Amino acid sequence: MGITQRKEREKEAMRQRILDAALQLFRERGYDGVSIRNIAEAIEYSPGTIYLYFKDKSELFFALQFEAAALKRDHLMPVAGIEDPWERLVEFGRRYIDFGMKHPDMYDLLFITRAPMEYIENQECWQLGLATHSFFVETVQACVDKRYFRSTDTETIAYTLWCHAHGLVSLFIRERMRMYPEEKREALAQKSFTMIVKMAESL
Amino acid sequence: MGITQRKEREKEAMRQRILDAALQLFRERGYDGVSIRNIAEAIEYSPGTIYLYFKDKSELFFALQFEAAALKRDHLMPVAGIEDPWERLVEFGRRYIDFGMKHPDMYDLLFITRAPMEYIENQECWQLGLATHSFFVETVQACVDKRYFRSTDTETIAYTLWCHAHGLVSLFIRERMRMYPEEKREALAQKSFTMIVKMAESL
DNA sequence: AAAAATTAATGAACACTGTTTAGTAAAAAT
DNA sequence: ATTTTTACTAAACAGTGTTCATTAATTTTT
Repeated sequence: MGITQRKEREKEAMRQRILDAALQLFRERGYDGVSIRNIAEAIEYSPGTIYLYFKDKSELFFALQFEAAALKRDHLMPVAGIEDPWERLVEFGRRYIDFGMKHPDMYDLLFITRAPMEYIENQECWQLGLATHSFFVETVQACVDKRYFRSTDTETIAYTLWCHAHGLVSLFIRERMRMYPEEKREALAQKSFTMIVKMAESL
Repeated sequence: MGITQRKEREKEAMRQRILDAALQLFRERGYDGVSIRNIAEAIEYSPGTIYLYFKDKSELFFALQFEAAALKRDHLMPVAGIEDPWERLVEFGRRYIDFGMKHPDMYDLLFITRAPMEYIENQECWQLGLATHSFFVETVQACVDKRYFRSTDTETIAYTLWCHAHGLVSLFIRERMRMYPEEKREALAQKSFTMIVKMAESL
């Protein structure tokens, strides 16, 4: 009964074709700029076909979010090899910001875009994101354990650092830094990262 | 020739009626959840009428953003009365976050929502926001002048603090704190604010 | 191998969106 | 009283997400 297996493979392949097309279009024109019809056209199928593979646009969105989460993990997790927790933490932060700057659409998808979040929590992408977040918190915990900070409130430290990094990236990619000349923005972000690292050192 | 004046008054009144209806609907259902037809229905006019007062939906958006900017200014500017720059800065930060938490839609409109930002810069709302931002930077400068910080890089200090506050608010209102139980979120935000203040003290 | 059943894909339809425009009725100016 | 200006409307256009009856192809059963 190899037919059912082949069918399943084909179904999976189709799903992936839709996702690939959606992801590409999405990168080019942003999430709202892409319609189901656009995606259908890209893969040379009718709009209705999309709905045989995804319940609605938001499910397609979640699938894309999963891809984004995987991309982010691949961007961040190499730092797991860094022995010293403080160095690991700093490099994690640097890479987090770097990910946001290099893949603004992906970052947007993960951390800014409005989505029915109550539905997402038992979704693969959320699990993936949660794992990366846990790794971050554990790194902070390792720093606390090694007395890199005076404070021992791991949760608040982690959250505070995250707030800064997220604020930095999201102000940048949602164009709320227009009071600074364009060529200075990245440098300012860089300086701010250095500053928060210094601030954290004396925590 | 009192007629032209009356006409002008009426035109202004109509504009305001549209804005009021839009703002109310927007608060209830969010920006994307409100259509031009919805607004038209609310004021009992045809959709086309809206376009006699606003070039397009984005101009209506900018007008709303202006209202939001004014609300924010009213929420923040009372701190101008605080003599000591450090106390003023801390209170400014507290109120900034408080504004975001209390008026998430307004905050969203000002700092998160995607909009054609290149067009906005010579708009009233941008000027208003810029003024508030300048006040913030000046307060930081006053702190620098009075040697509240070791660092003298006013621009980076201000930007770093802004990043933290914006990150805090936007993670909250875009529901990216779901890894923390709901009843703990506000307390965590509170603790993080206290922490960044402590961190800033030793800058 | 032929007929029946299952599956995949379609394309038209529905109710919505932002926006434009020809036409109309009322008000103002002549 | 007639012309001009103004304010507004209704219909239309091209787009959106989504559903569904129908069709075409494939697989299963006879």
